[in-house]
Amino acid sequence: MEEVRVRIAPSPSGNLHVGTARTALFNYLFAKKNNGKFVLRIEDTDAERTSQEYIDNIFDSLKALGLNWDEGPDVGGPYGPYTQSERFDIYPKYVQQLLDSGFAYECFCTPEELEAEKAEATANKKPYVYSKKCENLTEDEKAKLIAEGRKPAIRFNIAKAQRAFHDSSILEFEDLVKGKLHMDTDLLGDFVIQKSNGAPTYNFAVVIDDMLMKISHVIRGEDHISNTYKQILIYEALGVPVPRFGHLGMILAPDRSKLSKRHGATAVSDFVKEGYLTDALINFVALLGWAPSDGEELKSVDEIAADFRIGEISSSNSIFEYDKLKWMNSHYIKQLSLEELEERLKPYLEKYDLSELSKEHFDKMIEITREPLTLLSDITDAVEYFFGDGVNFDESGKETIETETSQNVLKDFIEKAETWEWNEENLHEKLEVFRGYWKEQGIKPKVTMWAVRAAVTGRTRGADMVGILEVIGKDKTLARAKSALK
RNA sequence: AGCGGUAUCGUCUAGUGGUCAGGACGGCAGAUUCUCAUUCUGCAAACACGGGUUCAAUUCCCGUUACCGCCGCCA
Repeated sequence: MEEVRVRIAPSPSGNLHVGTARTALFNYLFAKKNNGKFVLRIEDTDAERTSQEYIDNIFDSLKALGLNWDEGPDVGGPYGPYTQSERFDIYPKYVQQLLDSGFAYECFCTPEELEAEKAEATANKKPYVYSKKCENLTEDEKAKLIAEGRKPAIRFNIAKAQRAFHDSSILEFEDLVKGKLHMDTDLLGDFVIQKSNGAPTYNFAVVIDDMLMKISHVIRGEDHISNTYKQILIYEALGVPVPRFGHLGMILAPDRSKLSKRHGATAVSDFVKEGYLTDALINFVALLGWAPSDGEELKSVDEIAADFRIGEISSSNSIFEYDKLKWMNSHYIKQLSLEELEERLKPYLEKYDLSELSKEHFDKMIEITREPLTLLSDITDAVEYFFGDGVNFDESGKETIETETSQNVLKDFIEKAETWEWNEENLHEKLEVFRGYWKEQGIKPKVTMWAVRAAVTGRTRGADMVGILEVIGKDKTLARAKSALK
């Protein structure tokens, strides 16, 4: 059995998109499962839309997701280079082969002529297919055109290839995820494989690269299905084995349109910046179209790889539900050790002067505020009242503090707390007694605590009160309580 | 327009020629808690429609509809 080799071939015209990440994941899983190789190739033939920044982003994002490649631009490999722009000198040879074998021909049509053909087709409500008018140009005609200064593009002769290798105009292949797929290639039109400037087009470059890199299985988005027919014909015309193809459904936004920036984060790095864990992201994206056999959804990439079967991927599109991702994210945040969590929380704590807190108090603060975190970035707000001397009241905090009950409770609190020894155990006990006392006065424990909480934190909701008092300290607590008095 | 694909709770999905059509997220209700949250319990929620085939169809076939994709010298 031949070696399984798959690849992810992003085009660096933007940051790594979650959709691409999902395609990368399925390729990676397939390689893992089959003991194969996972190759990264950068498809930057369109120099204008490419930038180094995006290339770096692709590398970093893939790495962050744990999708490590066996061969690629940075690590090299036996079939390099792995950056398409560095491969330009290898394509002409194959173009020539196709020209020589008659499966390709020079096309001198100008953009205007092509435009006119298209316009006519639309006017007649016919699908546009290239007229093939350059298919049978004589050498004299070509020479004349070249003398005029025209530079030819090279087109692939679909019908010729189809007729050479198949009985009818219908081309069929067995898709790894969608099953049998077919298409009438007469509807395809002879497409350009080499632009008039000498650069290969996408459809040609992929085939050559995949062939040379010995890619055995091409797993990609279903937006490539119609390209597949063209590509199969090129493989056949070249006389080389055709890889297996598998096409994944697309990821859609909640409104069923293409997932774009207006829906929120779309690039992996955007999600990371917003406070998502890559473990959650990759787990979530794996569940779009694929379901674990034991029904247990929370799984690491390794666990998923062990359970993965490509034929079980759903072939329909799926909607990217941010709510479920958030749920997963909070789950993965809970899994983190305190140390790991603190490390990841750092970027979101930059606006605070952490030196105000001892290491123990910092730990304590994170321990008592971590529970409700959905995004890492939630920590910024959750921890706001631990810093600075004053208190910023929110609406309900302000309201609460102004009631007569609160004022009474606070006066009592200040008086009693003066005498308290300020450690966790004791505070816990004292607060218990304090609540008990006010309960006897007919004040619900929750109302009692609201008063204290609002005075000290400015809010009526937040972390464990004992912990808050402990971290904030006796002096600051009393100062804040006093200043909340009318 | 043409071609291709897809169709199970709102969403991601499991599943089967005979099932009370299962789970998860979200929603709602309740319990716990000093608050919020967490956690726990419970509830509501789906086989797109129409024809076949069959004793029986959510499941197989055909059509309709809806949605998605593709029709570039972009990738």
